[in-house]
Amino acid sequence: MKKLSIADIANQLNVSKSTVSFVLNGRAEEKRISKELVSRVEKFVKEVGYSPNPIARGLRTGKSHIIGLMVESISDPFFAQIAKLIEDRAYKKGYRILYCSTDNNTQKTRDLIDVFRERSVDGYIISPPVGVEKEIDALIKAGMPVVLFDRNLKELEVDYVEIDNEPSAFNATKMLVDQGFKDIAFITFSSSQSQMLGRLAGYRSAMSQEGLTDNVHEIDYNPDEEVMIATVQKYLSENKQLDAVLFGAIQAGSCGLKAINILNLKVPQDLAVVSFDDHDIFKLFAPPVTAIAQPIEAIADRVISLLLDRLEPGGKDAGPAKIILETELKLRKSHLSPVKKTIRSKKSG
Amino acid sequence: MKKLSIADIANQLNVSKSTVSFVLNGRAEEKRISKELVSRVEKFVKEVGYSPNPIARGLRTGKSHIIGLMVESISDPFFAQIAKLIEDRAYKKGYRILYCSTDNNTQKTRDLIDVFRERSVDGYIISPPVGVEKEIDALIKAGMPVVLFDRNLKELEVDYVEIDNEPSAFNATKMLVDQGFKDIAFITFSSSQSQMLGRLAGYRSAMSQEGLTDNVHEIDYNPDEEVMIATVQKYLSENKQLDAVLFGAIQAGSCGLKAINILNLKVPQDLAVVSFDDHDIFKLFAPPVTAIAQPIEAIADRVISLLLDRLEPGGKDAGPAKIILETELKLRKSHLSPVKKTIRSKKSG
DNA sequence: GTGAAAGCGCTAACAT
DNA sequence: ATGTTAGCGCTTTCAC
Repeated sequence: MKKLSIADIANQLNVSKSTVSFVLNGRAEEKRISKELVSRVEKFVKEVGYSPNPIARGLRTGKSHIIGLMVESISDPFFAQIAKLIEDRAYKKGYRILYCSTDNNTQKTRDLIDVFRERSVDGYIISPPVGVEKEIDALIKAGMPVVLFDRNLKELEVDYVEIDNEPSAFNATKMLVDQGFKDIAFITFSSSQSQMLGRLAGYRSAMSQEGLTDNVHEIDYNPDEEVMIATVQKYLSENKQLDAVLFGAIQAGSCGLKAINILNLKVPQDLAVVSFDDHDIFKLFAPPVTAIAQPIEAIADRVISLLLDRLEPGGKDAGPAKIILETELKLRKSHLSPVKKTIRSKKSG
Repeated sequence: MKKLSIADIANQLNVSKSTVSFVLNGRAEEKRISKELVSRVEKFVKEVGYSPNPIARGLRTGKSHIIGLMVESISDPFFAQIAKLIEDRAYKKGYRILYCSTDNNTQKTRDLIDVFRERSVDGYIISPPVGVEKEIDALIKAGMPVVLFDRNLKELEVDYVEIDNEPSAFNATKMLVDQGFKDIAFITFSSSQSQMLGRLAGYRSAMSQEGLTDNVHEIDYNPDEEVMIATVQKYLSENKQLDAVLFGAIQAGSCGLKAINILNLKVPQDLAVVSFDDHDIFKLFAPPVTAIAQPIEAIADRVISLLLDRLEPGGKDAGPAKIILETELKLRKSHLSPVKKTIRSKKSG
């Protein structure tokens, strides 16, 4: 059973291909095709279950109805969740998702952009590594809809949605200070991405404003988690004066908690903990870890809305939307001052 | 700057399109095109950065160099990790991934298969919901490479890779019995998928073999996690005789641990715990949770290898590969008999 | 050894 | 109002 083509439909209906095409593309009215013919075509098409070949259509129109999604790694729970939410919305609008992980590799990302362009994806959703400014700029200049998220590329006139990294880190640090902690470390993955720079800046400005000296420990990414845990462990044992730590992202938090367990440190008595991102590991840790939660649904929602807007024929052509969403500090127990805790009832938190 | 076509290349080189095409497709030798011409073409193509339009190529050849990946939900960490590993291998071979989440919805999955077929993906990787046997069979009959994983569809002659669910559940249950537990519950999401049926069967047969009565609690999926946690909580409080529980999957385990925390149950003193799947939440829980770990890398590796094999021109045409991988029981502390624990030193586990 | 030309399935400009 | 036809960019048969 060979797949039907538009020619088959036209033949069997004794009309021309263009007539069928117009009907199928909702241009019947515009082309003043009789109601009667329209419904005859529609009925037949439905009957035989014909649907146009998207590849042929794509070749002709240059449109693919595919959205290219590029994230650091699809295995990262944050990106995986975003991907699912984006997929759901896109699917309902008839768009499919082609995804690729950048692994934060600039060259790979450049190649990926090429791949996507060759396949003429209709729009791009990207959490970019640094260094692809030129390529993304070219995309935008060429009129392609592009939405960046999680981090942005400064000086690029492009839609993006991110969170208020600096104030979030600032407030969390400040909160730790208010709890009475003084030797607060910031442990994070080394990165020059905008979101990480923002978090670091927020931490630093809170510390300096309080007249405290900062302690930053950067973890180099290593495929073997054990070695990353070991470096945190080493840092923690060599800096026993530390009474609190802010983790810059979930991966850092995850390594950190494992190191803390290995060192048998009591949280928050020996070391108070707050981490960026929220996740089950923080909810289930004992004690539950106070976390700076990103509004995942809102991020995904804004990203896909922005893209869909630009994709629509009458799409808005306004200047780039720069959306900054707020995080929520989920107060649990890992940030509580041991002193205050004693004063308060045991039910506190 | 318009994109170059093969015609442009041919014109500028003063040769015909077919010559260029042959060179590009490695058929120069076969067509006895002079070495000299070949290198002239190759050099020029590289110089101007030309690469063939995959859409046009796809229209002509029916091949897309795209693999369709359908999982229950890309946001599920298990599937997200598999997706990443599959992507890496596929990417190196020049294949891209189009993904879609089935949400375990049979009708959606049927539609998805149609979508993928229309886009002429070259191969399918599917963790199928029940009820799509017919569609998948049609795919195979049509000669499409298909690999199923995580669950299989009985009576289908298709490649699949799964784990030894029944023995895994059997052994874990048995181990709990050996630790001295008698009232062991099996808490899982209600499902008629093969992997879940296998786990249930393994648990049941271990219990009956020991002359113990089984206690199965099925959680109905609900988008609001709170309500799922509440049902587990209710079940646990209404069955205080329970001294151990085996969770059928990570989602069940995650809900379960939260319920356990709310009820303030001590693990394993009040309730011993073992869960299918392994994850950071189990490593970081206090005490660390004994888990039945799936060999994620091996699963992804076998899946993509199987597909790539069938995709290769001289690909093997053997009968369906039915691959069953072993799980690893990660012994931590949540399964330990409180009695034995007292006898042993505190360092046990 | 190389080139001309057909055709994959579709859309859309142009006729009528 | 509807039909004819020229491509979109590529592969591949067939002729030279």
